[in-house]
Amino acid sequence: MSGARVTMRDVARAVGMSPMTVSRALRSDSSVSLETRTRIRAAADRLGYVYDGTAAAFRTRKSGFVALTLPSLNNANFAETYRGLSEAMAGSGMQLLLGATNYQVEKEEELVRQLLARNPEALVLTGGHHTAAMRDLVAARNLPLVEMWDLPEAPLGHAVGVSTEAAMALVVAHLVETGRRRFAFLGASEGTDRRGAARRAAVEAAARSHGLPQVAFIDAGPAPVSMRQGAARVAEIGREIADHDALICVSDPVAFGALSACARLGLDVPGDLAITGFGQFEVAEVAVPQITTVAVEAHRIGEEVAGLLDALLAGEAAPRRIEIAPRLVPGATSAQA
Amino acid sequence: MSGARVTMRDVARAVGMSPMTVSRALRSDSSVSLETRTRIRAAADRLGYVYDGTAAAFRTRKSGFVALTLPSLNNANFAETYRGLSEAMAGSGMQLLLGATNYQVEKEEELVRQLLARNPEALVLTGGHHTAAMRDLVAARNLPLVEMWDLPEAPLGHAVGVSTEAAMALVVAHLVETGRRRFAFLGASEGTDRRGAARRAAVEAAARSHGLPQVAFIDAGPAPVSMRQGAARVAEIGREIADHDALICVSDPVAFGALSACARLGLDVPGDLAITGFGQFEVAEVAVPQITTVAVEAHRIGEEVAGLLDALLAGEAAPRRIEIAPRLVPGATSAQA
DNA sequence: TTGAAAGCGTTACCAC
DNA sequence: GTGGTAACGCTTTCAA
Repeated sequence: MSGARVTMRDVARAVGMSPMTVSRALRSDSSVSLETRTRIRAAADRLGYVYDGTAAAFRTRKSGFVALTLPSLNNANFAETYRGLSEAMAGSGMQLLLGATNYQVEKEEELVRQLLARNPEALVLTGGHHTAAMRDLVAARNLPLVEMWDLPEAPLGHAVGVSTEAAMALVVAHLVETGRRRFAFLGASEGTDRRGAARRAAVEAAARSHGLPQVAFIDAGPAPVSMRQGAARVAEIGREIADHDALICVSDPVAFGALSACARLGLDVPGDLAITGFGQFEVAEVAVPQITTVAVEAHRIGEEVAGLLDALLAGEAAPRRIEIAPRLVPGATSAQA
Repeated sequence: MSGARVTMRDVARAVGMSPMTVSRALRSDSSVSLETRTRIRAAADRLGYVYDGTAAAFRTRKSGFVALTLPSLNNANFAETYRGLSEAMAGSGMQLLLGATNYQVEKEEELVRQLLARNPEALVLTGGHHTAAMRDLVAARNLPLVEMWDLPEAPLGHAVGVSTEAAMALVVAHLVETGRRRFAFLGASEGTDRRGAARRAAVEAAARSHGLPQVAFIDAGPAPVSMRQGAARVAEIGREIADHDALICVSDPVAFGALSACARLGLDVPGDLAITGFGQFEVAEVAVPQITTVAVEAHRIGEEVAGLLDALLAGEAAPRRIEIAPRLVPGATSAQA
């Protein structure tokens, strides 16, 4: 192996043509005669030429990257959205550049800065809440931008997501139909989880519209909250948790934690207390009793984002807002009281 | 906002210095006076400057990428390893380029091909089983290579992982101590899950060494198998599942599925049947009864890989094999019979 | 401690 | 069909 790398210039010299023609030939540009193309190809192979994608990305300012931030990988829904997105983008020649924010907007800002350094051709963010600096950063780039999962009031660009109001209204209506009135919401501490706070606000609004009493808030600690926190908080409260007749949990894992704690307390679910979750995680279906939840087509969110990106990268610009309808999945944890 | 991007040249003009000094300042080169550095940093922020990694990669011929494959994102352990790795690499200036194989070696090969086009400076693979073409691919590149989670007999490069034999020996010994003898292993169909097959083989070997009868194999269907498959398979078998006295599951989610199915069948766990899982997933701790499992320090695997990469990128070459010790976490599903 | 010059390998844009 | 020229934004190198 000689040290110096083989470039288009070397191939050009070998065939007595210009680098420009080599560039065209290797990209199968039909304006180069077929004979020249085959000769160039042969020479390239003979010399062991390897195309330099970095140089091309530098020159064309097209990286072939789509940057993506997710709050966490360890979440069946986000993981499924990632899968949907990457599957749908497989044929496009684009690659996903992923970063995890750990549910922190400051971390998101830092991450976006790093991701932008790779010149992505589009940016996909989870959620609709960001730091001001991050908004400036992406505004300056004028990149195709998609926010997903949430449906922000004023999206930065395009949006694909679920209406939190619609989703929680389904839950509240269902609980009212099955005879509950005294609701509590179990979620992360105030100010640590925007998505959770939005769900809580939506529950409160729905409860008001049904003429129900004030919904109690049960603080499961700083986000992210999951099974462990849900279980611990309910265990701490003890049997008094059944002073409420419905416990609306911010997510299925939290609901499962609450359900387990109830089992340990000897409380009957749904007899003493109804429990609901959010997100149709596998644990909701497999738990005994099966947990009432709201299904969100996570995979489809990814697919829709991919379709949108396709259009955006092809030059389309009209802002779009794609709403994914949530669906109630009634389980045994909220069976008729 | 105008489309023209802000470069080091613009920052330099703003502070009345040369682009070269800006370059040095932004890399925290100590040869630039602290005062100049802070002034330059401030100007960069003010102008919304974003570093162009593509240009730097082009110039230095170093991509700043570490390529990484994971079987799936929707797995608490792999997600945690990713976190450990990315946190530990945060200061290094390297970026992770992630791909998911969906537990298929063919998909892994395709993915690695795509990842290599980005000229990563190192490659991290999950597992020790790969296609021949993939092995050739990486051998030709002569890249620093780390296989993690498994500890292959003949690693392609370096390895950081857990001894499956050691892990499953803990489980078997524990079940023997608590009085069980008639074991069954619940996992994915033959040939669809290497890691699972290795666990099963290790269970069989450990059982033999304890002089136990043959371990029955219960097929939960093609990989990946999780809660749903575990529950469905046990439900299908029905109360006869208790002809065994211990059900060793390939993972905690599968074990949780089995546990739920037992609850529905009216079987007492651990009275009629002991159940164990693998991986210390959150569900194992929160389930009622708590599921006996094996803890693997997933986060630490990521950290160790990061440390190894550091050394490798600094030029170290001696093949290394880092073994992470598994730990038994006894739960109520295998309490004394 | 700072700066000037020279490229890295490719492709856009014009010529011919 | 083909070629010449000029960048893209950064860092290496050498000089001050």
